[in-house]
Amino acid sequence: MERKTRQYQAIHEVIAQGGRPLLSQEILELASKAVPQLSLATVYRQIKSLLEDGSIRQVQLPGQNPRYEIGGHEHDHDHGHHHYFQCRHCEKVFDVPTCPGNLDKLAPAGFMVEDHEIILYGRCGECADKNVMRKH
Amino acid sequence: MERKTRQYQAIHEVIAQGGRPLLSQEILELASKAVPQLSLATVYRQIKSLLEDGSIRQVQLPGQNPRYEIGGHEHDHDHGHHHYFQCRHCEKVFDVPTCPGNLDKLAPAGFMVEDHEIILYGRCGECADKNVMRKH
DNA sequence: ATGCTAATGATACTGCATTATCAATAGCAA
DNA sequence: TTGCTATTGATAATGCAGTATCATTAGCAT
Repeated sequence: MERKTRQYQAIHEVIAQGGRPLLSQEILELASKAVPQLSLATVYRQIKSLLEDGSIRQVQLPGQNPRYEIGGHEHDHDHGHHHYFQCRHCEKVFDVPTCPGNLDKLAPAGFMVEDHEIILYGRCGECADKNVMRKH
Repeated sequence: MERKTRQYQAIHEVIAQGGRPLLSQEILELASKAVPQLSLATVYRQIKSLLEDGSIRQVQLPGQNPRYEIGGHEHDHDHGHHHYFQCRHCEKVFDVPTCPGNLDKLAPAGFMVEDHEIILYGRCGECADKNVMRKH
């Protein structure tokens, strides 16, 4: 992929402006606004090459399809190290820029902790008020 | 599933004694020691019914097939709430009985945190010493 | 403006985990 | 021990995310 096609621009734009990790399906839907006839095959092709050149990174949540967000693997130290929050109502995933820090002590003795992943679940700002469970 | 077949016993035993979450493949391999001709289809069938009656629980790690360990969903409060450690060398997953506690403050303002999941990655006790990367 | 060829759209195909099918087997109640 | 039928083993089928195919389209260098 070296040509700046409308499809490439639309897909890159959607991921860059998304503000949160997106599923391939979401990328297709959002980018289709700019390129109506956009094919899912093209979305997968662009995701692949964007991953390869480090423009985007893959975000995996347990039991779910991969999502993609802007920013490479951040090889350099902890720069870019962050976590995720998933809303149980709208299912969207958000970045959590903070990190509680070292969790080495959680592991059993003799275990060597090299990295960790934290996923928060709950209600996002938009979904926090609506559809609140009735007291009865 | 109501009959105590040799297959049921072998599969339940393997999960109960495993001490860590096991993949369906691992369950097949381990239970095959007791029931050599054991079929993967039977493993899946037993997993399904053990999940339904709450004897075992499913453990999902990002981008990996589900694992299973003894113990139900632990509906009652935090009883049973714990996390996981995966060894990057032998790929095994271990339970981490401890929990750093409340992580609500990590989420953006307005977000309602209901639960969290922590996964540690590194070297387990057995793999900590062997195959150590040379300094040069 | 033209031509080369990368990229696309539509769709067929692959890989793989899990499920369904069905004849044969084996718990278990009587 | 017998008989009923749940369970099993072997394997075909399914579901689905992602990839390959290929004729057509459209960047972009000239």
